[in-house]
Parts: sequence; C-alpha cells; structure tokens
Amino acid sequence: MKWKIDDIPVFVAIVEQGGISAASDVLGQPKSTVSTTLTRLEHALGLRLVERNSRNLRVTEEGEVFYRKALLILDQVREADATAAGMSAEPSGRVVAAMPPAFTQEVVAPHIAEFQIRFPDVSLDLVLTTQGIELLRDQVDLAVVVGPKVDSDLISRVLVAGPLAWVTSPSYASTHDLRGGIDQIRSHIRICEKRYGRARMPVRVDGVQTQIDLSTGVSHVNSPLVAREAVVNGAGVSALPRLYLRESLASGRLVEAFKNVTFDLDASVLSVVYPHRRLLSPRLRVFVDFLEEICRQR
Amino acid sequence: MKWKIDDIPVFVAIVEQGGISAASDVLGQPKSTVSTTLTRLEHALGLRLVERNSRNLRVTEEGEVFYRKALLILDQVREADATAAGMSAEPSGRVVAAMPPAFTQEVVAPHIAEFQIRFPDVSLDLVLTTQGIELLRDQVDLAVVVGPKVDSDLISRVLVAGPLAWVTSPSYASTHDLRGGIDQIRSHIRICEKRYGRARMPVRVDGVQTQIDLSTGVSHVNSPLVAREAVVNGAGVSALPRLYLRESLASGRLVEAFKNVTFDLDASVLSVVYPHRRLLSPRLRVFVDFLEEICRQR
DNA sequence: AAGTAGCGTTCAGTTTTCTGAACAAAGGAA
DNA sequence: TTCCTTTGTTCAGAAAACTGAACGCTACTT
Repeated sequence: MKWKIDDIPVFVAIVEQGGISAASDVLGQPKSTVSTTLTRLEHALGLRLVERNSRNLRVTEEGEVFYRKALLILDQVREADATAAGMSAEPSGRVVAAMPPAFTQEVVAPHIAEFQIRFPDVSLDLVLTTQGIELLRDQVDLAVVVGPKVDSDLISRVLVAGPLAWVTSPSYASTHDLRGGIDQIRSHIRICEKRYGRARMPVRVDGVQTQIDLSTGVSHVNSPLVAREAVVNGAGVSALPRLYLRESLASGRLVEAFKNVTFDLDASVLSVVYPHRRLLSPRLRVFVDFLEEICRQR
Repeated sequence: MKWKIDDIPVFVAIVEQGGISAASDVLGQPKSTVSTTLTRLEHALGLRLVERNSRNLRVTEEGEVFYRKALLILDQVREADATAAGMSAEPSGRVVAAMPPAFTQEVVAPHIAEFQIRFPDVSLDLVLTTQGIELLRDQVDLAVVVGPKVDSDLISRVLVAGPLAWVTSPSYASTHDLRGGIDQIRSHIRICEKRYGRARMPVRVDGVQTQIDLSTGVSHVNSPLVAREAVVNGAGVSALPRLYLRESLASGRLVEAFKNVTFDLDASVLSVVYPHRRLLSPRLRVFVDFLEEICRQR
C-alpha cells in the first residue's frame, strides 16, 4: 500500500467542498498543500479521483467509490480520537500497584472505600509483595518500596519518612526495670523487623552516637505488624515505625520505652515509584496523590 | 486532532510484535523511525500507550483500548485499498462519451453489442452532440471531435483520417454527362456537408492543384448521412467521407464519380480527446481502444 | 564478576514534505 | 472584446520527518 492514510481527510474535504481552495479554507492548510496532496494520492492509488481545471471540478466515478470508503475510515478515526480524548481526560481503568503487605493492610486498606467513592471508574489491583519490584518486568503500574528509591528512569516520591519508636506492653513495663545503659537496654529487645536487624544499628543514647546490635540473639520478621503483635503479647521491647503505632499507642495496648535512645531521622522511609511524570495517565496520578494524602494524615 | 493516522500501522505492529525492533523488521522501516513514531503518537494523544525499556515491553490499558480502535481503522483502510486496487485493475463503471451523431449511428452503433459482451461491467452513456465540447464543463469523460484536435491539456488520438470521395446515384450517373472541366463538375454538386462548404475548397484536377466553390448555390447540412440520402435520391453529386460510404458503395446504392478530382489527404479527420494519458481509468482506456479498432476496420 | 548480544533511544546529517509566491487559465462583468 | 477576480498548479526555499551511527541499558552466558 503506497498511499498515505493522512491524505484521506484532505480528499474528503475536496469532494465535500467542491474545490481545492474551499477545502484548504476548511482544512486550515495552504491550497498548494491541498493540491499537492490530492495529486500524490491519485498517483499512489493509480486512479484519477477528481477531474479539475481552474473553474470546474468533477469527482470521477472511481472518486465517488473511494470517497465512500474514505468516509468509513474517517468514522473510525473520529471514534479512536474521541476514545483517546476520553482516556486522557478523566480517571478510569485499572491501577496495578505492588506494595508491602503491612503498609497495604494498615495504611491503605482503611481508605480503599473512600478512594472508590471518589473515583468510581478506577479499579485497584493491589499486589502485596515482599520481593524487590521491577515495574516493567513484573508488569505493574507503580510500587511502594522501602527507602528513598533513586532510579534514573523512575520517578520516586517519598510517602513516609520518620524515625522508629521503641515500644513495649504496659504489663512488660510494669514488671521489668527498663532503665540502665546500652547493655541493659539491649537485653529487653527480643524481636524486631528484619530490615533493622543489623549488628551495628546506629542510635543516640542521651544524644551520644553509638551502635546497638540487633542481630545476635534477636528474632527477626519481615512484617512490622507481626513484630508489633509479639510485643503486645509480652515479647519485650522493639523498635517500630510510628506509621504502624498510632492506634496501638492511642489505645494503650503499647507504651513508649527507651525515650533516651533515638534513631537517626528517616530510618523508616517508604516511597512510591512509577515510570513517568509526563504522560502519566489520570488514574495513576490520582492514586499516587491518594497515597500521599493518606500518609500525610498519619 | 493532532495525531497522524499514518502512525496507526506502526503502533499496531509494535503491539502485535511485542517490540520496536521486531516491529521494524515487519514494517521494513529502521527501528529509530519506529521508536520516534511511537513517541510522537503518544505525545500527540497525551497518553502512554506502551511502557518499555531495553528488555521489556508492556502495553498499557490505554494502549489496549486504543489498539482495538486502531484495528478498526486498519480494517477500513484495507477495504479502501482493495477497492482502489480493483478499480485500477479491471474495466467497470460508466463511460460518458460525446460524439457526433453520424459517427455514432453509422460507425459506433453497429458495434455496441460486441463492446458490451467484451466488457460487461462497463456501461456507455453516449451523448450525441453537434456543438463544441468541453469535457469538464459538459461533464463528459471523452469526446469524438472533428479535426486533429490539439489542446494543451487534452490527449488527442486521430480515429479517422482520409480523403473524401465523390459519389452519386447510379440513375443520376446514367442520365447525366459527368465529364468535363471544373465548371461542368461544379454544376452537379447541389449538396454537401457544412464543414466542406467553403468558397475555395482545395482539390486536384488531373493532379493539378485548384479550388472549387462549394459555398455558393450548394445546400449545406451538418450530417453526412443526410447528404448521403439526398444523393442516393438523385440530388446530384456530393463529396463524403469514405467512412460513411462503405455499405452504400458495396450495395451499389451509390457509385463513385469524378475520379480525376481528388481532395488533399486528411480532409476528413475525427479525433477522440480525453483528459490524460496517465491515470486513465481502465474503462476509458478500453473504450478508446475500441473506437480506434472499429475505425481501423472500416 | 566480567563479557556479550540485542534491545530502545538519541543526535546530526540527509531526504522528503510543506508552502508562499508567482503563474496560467476560466468565467463573469463592464 | 477587454479587464478583473478567483481558481488550481508549479517551483524554490523553508520546515519537518527520516534514519544511520553511536550510545546506554538489560539479561544471559561464561
């Protein structure tokens, strides 16, 4: 096929307007462009579509037949254009998001209903994952990941950045002496999240930089919620992101401990990563905004 | 609408082949062209159609929707292309031809049935006219005209070129002395076609160039058939194109006279004129060929 | 861990298309 | 018959698109 589909609207305009000058007015193109376009189409098709001189124009029989076919093409083109316009104008469709289980259960789940009310045409496909995510390979739209992700291709926006807090159950606190130096403090820590379970975890004790061993003899789990439940049930003291502690502290199920032992800022960071800032579809944009909003509220 | 319809086949190939390199192989285009074309389409639509890196490609949800619309466009494009290919390959449709009445009745009419058998999909619309023809103004495809028509725009092919012949009825010849000089000859000419009715019609008498007055005292008519019938019925001698004399001479209804008085060659010329040599539709081409053939046979 | 093949993207030079200006032609008005 | 207006066409310069070459990246192989 040697003809250009983009010549179709020009040909249709010539036929319908009855002339090249009139067609150029309607198309908003110079008449030399319109004239040359018609000539090119006729040569590519090997058909004389229009007989014309400076005063008369006559659509040939072949031109009439091709014109009707051209109208069908334009019908479909307008349909596609309208569909594309609709897609880029309002949020609809499915968002596939990979997120950590704890974050999803504790932070996102309570707000899903409200998101659905606001954006009825957007469906969520939430993929709880504990492995590293690659958007393209894993065929997901976006991901919430631990850390301030920096990637040359991806856009990263920090959702949560804050310190950890030491917590224990009231009963544990009332039956144990939580005072003392680093060694005494260390003896109370029996479980913590795996990501913090380092042999030399940097902390400040009374403002003085030091390190604490959260590796040897401390149980690890890759879920802040499980660590939290263990502590609620008497498993000593643990350091957890404040993100997951709001309700437990408010209800008194947990109490803060070791207030003189603090972590550096941003020990607990979660980011949302997605491929582009430009041409981000409306539904992705609103979901990212939604995640930012619910994290800001905590 | 800011996107190019010609980008559609490229987009469809990328989706169906699952990659830009594979699509470029199928399309026969450089991969830089394919890559740039996709990028341009996405920006024009304001939609990310395809997520991709050097190893993975994923069609977005918007891309899937637009792809289905694109398939509908391509369906119509293929339909139009096939229709155009059919039109340029075999003769069909209507030919509108303006021709002189005598020529049509005497030369063309006897062969119309045979043309219709050979080209069943071609219909003829024969316009008998005695006025000058302008193809575009009069909305006709071609015309048979008197003379070796030369026009900057039109193609002209001579159908008939030959001398006139002097004829009379046998009874006239047997009751009149047709011998003598130019003046005696002149006295027998009482009717001729208007186009030859000139005061100084060049002829050769016994090979010697001279002129004969066919204007004064000679009846004129713009039909060779009417002049012929008049002569058959005793109206003296007339000069007529051989084109119209074949049956009459063969049957003995007319006999030749003044064999020593001849006209210059090409006194009687008919040409077919049509707009173009290139891009001549098949049905016009076969009709022109048909006219040439039936004239050649006479 | 290092090397390799093949992917998609980008850039600068080449090619193609677009178009303003000028021209020839047609038809209407004077 | 002459003049004028508006048409469609053509050409040369400008603008846009194409593309070969080079590059960075990814995943597989050694």
